Amino acid sequence: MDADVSTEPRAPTGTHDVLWPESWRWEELTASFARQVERANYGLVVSPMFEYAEIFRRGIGVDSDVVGKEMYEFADRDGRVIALRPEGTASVARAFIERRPTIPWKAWYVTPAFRHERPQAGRYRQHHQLGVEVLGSADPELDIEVVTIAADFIEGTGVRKVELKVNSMGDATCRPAYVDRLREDLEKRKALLCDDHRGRIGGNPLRILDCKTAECQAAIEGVPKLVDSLCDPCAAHFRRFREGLDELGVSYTLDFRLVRGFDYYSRTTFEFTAHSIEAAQNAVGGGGRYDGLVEMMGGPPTPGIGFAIGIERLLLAASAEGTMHEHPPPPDAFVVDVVGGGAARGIVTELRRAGFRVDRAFDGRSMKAQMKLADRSGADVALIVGPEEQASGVVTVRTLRRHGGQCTVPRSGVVAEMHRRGHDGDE
RNA sequence: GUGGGCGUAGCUCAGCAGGUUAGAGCGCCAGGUUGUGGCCCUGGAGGCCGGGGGUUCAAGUCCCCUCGCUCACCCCA
Repeated sequence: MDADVSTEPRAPTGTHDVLWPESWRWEELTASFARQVERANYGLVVSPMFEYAEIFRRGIGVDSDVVGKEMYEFADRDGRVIALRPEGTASVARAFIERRPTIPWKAWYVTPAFRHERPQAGRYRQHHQLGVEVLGSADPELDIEVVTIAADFIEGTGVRKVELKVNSMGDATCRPAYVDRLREDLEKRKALLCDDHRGRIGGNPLRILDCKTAECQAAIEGVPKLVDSLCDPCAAHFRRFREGLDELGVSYTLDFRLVRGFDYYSRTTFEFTAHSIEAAQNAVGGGGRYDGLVEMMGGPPTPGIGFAIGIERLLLAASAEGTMHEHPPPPDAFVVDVVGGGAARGIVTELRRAGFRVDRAFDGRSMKAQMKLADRSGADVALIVGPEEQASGVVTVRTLRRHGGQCTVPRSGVVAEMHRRGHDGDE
């Protein structure tokens, strides 16, 4: 299974290098997310990308596909079983249990997530998530806050064809009873289910609700809904949640089939589906409440709620809708040095120290070649130093945008000239 | 884990029913313009035709295997 060493090196299956200019959109997205959540007083949490595998087994659940068959697990040199984080919530919960920050603890993160799956459009073995978690409060106001932040962030990227689906999964008092009733009901419709699910009613029948096959979709017509079977506290929580979204103008659809795959979810669940993504994997974000998670992991009873947004998928939607195509700012100046490169060295350093964005050529290229590079860099001006300029202590300043005019300024006045041209030079 | 499609220059792809030194566009480099970018012209570099085996006088082209990419199922961001 080792890679063929006779061929060129490759990134591991399902991983990708993100290069400029694509990487610029990543920077923008992350910066925009940070602005969004920090306005709501969420603080960045940086936690390890790997944990003792046990953390994820207890947090996410051994029955989930993610833990059961997709985790990157290995023994480290001390023999401890380590797993690369397949998602962010369990790690954050572990950090909470260990550090006990004051509640409600409002945290945000940006992290890679690793799952050994077969890659396809919008699904990778290493993908990246932006997310928030709030621990220590069961207040439905937080469900509203968290969903609204996610919705506003997505809208801020310019992506419009997104549907917010919401559902409630109930809690330990009402869900088990519902699951029993659902199992009973599905048992009667067993013959109608698709091949994959016909024999799996005994397992988690909730999964069948989410099945995409025409057979299952037809079969579950008229099946009892969890939202209609919620206990009073769960029903009240869900009602308050929806009223809050209504009041804030956050539009959503109720989707009783929305059942999230991790064991820790309770009550509110939600998902953002991008209809502009042609591929099958069109969920750009999702999350929900997980009131039992912290306790299940060995911490004090602590409710929580959060969401994660997939960077790759959100960018997929942005591409499909033609948004987020801003370019990084081009250099303010490009230094063309035809006297050996030493003059450029001084000029670029002086300008950079003054806060300007400046690039130059290397390798002793011809003047023509350097001008070409200057042009393609998108710089406003070329600062040219040839033998004549060097002899008289000046620099030629040539405008590159449109038909460039040019003038000469004293070498000592280059920074002042750049300021005069309207670049403030202070980032 | 299962199935479909595809692997030819840095990129996007031609390569007709197997037949001479494997092509184009874009990009890159150089020159035309011995101190000036964009447009144009000329030239150049760059290909284990994914890898291995087989059929054949002859394989980029046909067959088998393998690796990889891709799309989909399952599930998820």
